[in-house]
Amino acid sequence: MDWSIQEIARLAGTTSRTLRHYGEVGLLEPSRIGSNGYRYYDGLALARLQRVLMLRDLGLGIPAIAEVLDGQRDDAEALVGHLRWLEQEKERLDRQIASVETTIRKLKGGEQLMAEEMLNGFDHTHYKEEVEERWGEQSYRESNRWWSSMSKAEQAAWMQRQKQLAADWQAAATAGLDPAGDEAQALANRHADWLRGIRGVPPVSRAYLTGLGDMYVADERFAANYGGVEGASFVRDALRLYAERNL
Amino acid sequence: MDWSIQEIARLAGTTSRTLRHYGEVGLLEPSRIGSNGYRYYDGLALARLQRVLMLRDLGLGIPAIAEVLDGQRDDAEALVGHLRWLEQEKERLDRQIASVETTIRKLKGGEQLMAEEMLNGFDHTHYKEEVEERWGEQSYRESNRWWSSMSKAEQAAWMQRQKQLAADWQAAATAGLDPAGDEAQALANRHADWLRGIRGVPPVSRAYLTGLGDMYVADERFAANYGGVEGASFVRDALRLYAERNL
DNA sequence: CTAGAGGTTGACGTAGCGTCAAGGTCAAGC
DNA sequence: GCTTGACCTTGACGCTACGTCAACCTCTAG
Repeated sequence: MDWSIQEIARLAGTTSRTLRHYGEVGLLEPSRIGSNGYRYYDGLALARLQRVLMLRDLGLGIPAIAEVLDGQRDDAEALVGHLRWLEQEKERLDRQIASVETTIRKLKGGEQLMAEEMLNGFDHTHYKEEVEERWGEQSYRESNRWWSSMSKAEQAAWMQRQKQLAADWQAAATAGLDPAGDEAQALANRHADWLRGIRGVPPVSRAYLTGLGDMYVADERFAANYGGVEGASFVRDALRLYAERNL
Repeated sequence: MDWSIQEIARLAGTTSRTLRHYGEVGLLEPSRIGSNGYRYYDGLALARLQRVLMLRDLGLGIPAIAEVLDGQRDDAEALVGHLRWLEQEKERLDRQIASVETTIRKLKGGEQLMAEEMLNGFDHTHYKEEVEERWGEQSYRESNRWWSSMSKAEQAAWMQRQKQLAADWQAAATAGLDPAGDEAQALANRHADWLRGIRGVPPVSRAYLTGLGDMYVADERFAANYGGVEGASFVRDALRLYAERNL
């Protein structure tokens, strides 16, 4: 009492190719092989096949399934291990979704520039040389990870500081303050502190701060944050002075 | 002003093998190839590489990345499409996690038997023949899908009906009612209705219901739901009579 | 006897590189 | 000038779980 490969495939809801594959990898051998080479499967094979397909539907890999079916591993135990893997995958997906959403907002809005873009823009596009000699290895991806690793709340807080800073800079520029004056220098100090919060290691050096100021002026996307080229020029001047005096 | 393959790999935080691969698939060619065959990359290549790695970190595939970088597709557009894919994947994972959890509870608890097991147990383990001739194709996997496709709430509701039904059967059996009586037959009617809710197509036939009743008695795991063999026997008798009279 | 359905093995394709393997090239030290 | 070690090249297999031809037998019904 047995079935051909097509028959058992239909019974179990899979394909003959899959059955041949299982035969190849030793997961499920035919119960009998005819003199003509045809594979035949009996009731035991069907039962085993059904367990295989069930575990497969739960997402287990072939080696894991084999372990369970050959009694080397407890069903529940294997599934619990598998569950942990699934949950990790889900977390990874969640993080990736968050990253993609952030990036989309950034691209679509053309709005407020965000941390990533600031860093990337500075790090690579504009100051490759300096980045190379200062952080050499992989600053871009590190900064990316830095941002991704923050919680939503932390990201929001960081953005908040950036907004406040930009607003204060704009106000100071509009008020016609002296870039070398105490108020502007205090702002520069806050700016440096804010930058230091970005990652642990890379230092806010004189060259870094000066280069950053130049970029704020040169790149209109950054300039927009400080009220255009005029405001950005004010920021640049104040930062340069601050850097020369303090770094 | 260019870098060797190792140098640029370190700069961007990837490996030389990856760069060769990108060269092979045409995603990123070296800016220059020395007479010795060495690959050299310049600033433009570095910039492109960084965009590649960023998109890769967001989970895009190489063809998608190529489209974006070659300007055939808008960044944001591509990412939105990708986002939908990610969300689908997440849903799939969620469903799988739920399935695995259910299965684990089932295995560990040895507790209340659940729908899946009822169906699987009936469909394949005990009544292969009948399943084969009645639904032939792939009833197991369909029933599995049926269950998985229900929301948590729906599953809970279905379970609730099952529990209520089991309790009523037990009460009737304990009360010493007549399996052929109106009360027992009404219960049998409810039981049939409940079964019909399981999937759309397969009909609750006379043979099916009779076979099911037999299994309730024969399989202690099912019998336990109806107060042991005695209770299950009562259910079986009532179902058989109901089936003969109405199906 | 013949057509058509079904069976067999063999081998390539998939995504994105990791990982040898075998063999040139380059810069530095003796 | 030679050796050594670091770095470069191309070529090819490996990984997951089969899908999909291709070329070629076998069985069954008319």
